Amino acid sequence: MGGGRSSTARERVLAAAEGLFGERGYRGVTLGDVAEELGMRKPSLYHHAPGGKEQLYVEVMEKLLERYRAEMEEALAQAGPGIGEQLKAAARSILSQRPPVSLEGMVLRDMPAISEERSRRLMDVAYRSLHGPLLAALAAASNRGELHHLQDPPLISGTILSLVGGAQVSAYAAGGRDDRADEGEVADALVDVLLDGLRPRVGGGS
Amino acid sequence: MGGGRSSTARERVLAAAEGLFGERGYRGVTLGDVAEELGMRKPSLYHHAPGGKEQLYVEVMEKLLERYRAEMEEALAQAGPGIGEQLKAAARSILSQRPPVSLEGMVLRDMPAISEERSRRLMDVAYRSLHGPLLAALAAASNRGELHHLQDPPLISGTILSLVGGAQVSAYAAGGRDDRADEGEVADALVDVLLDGLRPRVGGGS
DNA sequence: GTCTATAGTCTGATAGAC
DNA sequence: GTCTATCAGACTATAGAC
Repeated sequence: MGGGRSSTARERVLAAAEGLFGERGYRGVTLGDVAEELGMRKPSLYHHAPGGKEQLYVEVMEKLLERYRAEMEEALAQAGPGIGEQLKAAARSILSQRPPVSLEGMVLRDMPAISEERSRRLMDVAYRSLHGPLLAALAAASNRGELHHLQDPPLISGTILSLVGGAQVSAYAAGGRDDRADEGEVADALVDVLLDGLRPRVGGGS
Repeated sequence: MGGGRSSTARERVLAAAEGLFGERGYRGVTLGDVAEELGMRKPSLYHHAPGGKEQLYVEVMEKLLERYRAEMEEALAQAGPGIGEQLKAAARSILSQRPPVSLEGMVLRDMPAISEERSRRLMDVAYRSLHGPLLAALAAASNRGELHHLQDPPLISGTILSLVGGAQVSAYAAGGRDDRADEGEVADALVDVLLDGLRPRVGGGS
């Protein structure tokens, strides 16, 4: 959406900005940080991103979210048809993403700093990208009878996203000690809890 | 930790800072914002908070977290002994807090902006305040046989916190439309899912 | 495409009068 | 306790040379 042959330099700028914005958020990154990572000076960025910091942030985050959606949909397509396999694939997909985008951080900390119109558009993309594939997987499983009554599907997909996002934070907040299992196992454990619950099943054994 | 008779003016400063920092985070609040809310000028703040912005943030957030812990423990004490009642009381307690503190936002966005030593101390308080009561309730319920094997209790308490925190965000991200049930019902629904799981129980009926 | 120079703004913080 | 005045630094952004 800019011209025929795209320049490689522009893509390098977008990649650097994506890594920094995704990890630290809008206010946690200055154009100086982006320039430094690229080995250039601040004003040089404006040649590739004439819209300035805010537009650069929005463009980069939209692409990042679209990529997450594509990878999550691919993971869901490759996984088995059972809801357990589906959700584990989705959770693993999210946890494996770099940078680890924080939807909560975006909503609570980044959005208030950018224009309302851009904020609304970006939140739409985020909702479609992160909730969309999960909602589809949940609906399919529900039709197959694998799930309880789903009164409020977005609440459930939000729950899954919160769960996975929170798992990343827990590792940090617990003190940085990395005595926990790897990401994939955490994702599986969370999905197991979500599907079967913490409470022992009345009919079953231990 | 300062003197015998505390001044009321200082408490007003702390209260204003708490509301703003809790809601918008460290970088989202300027000392000018705090001063404006109090109807004073920036330099006047330094009379009550000589340590500057960073120390004010830490002091205020520690008190806020301790208060959350106290209220959560009280809610747990007043609730019935069943794990369902306990967790619902905890979830309702967190959801009812004002300002709605975001642990994820604190960890991912605020901590990188403050000194490492203060960050570590504040994260310790956050962990004890938010995870502590939940871990105690989970351990008690586990001893009563109300729970599955708890391999990783902090993962579960983190899950609960993520769930509740995410519920607040969902409301905003879904577009601000407030067609959802009130906070208490959302908290109950989340706890029900967490305890019984999304999957229909094999032994039981619909 | 990248740079230097710089405008203009915001922010945290201090000095000192009242 | 609160103010005015002020500073140093960081930040986004623009102008214009090379």
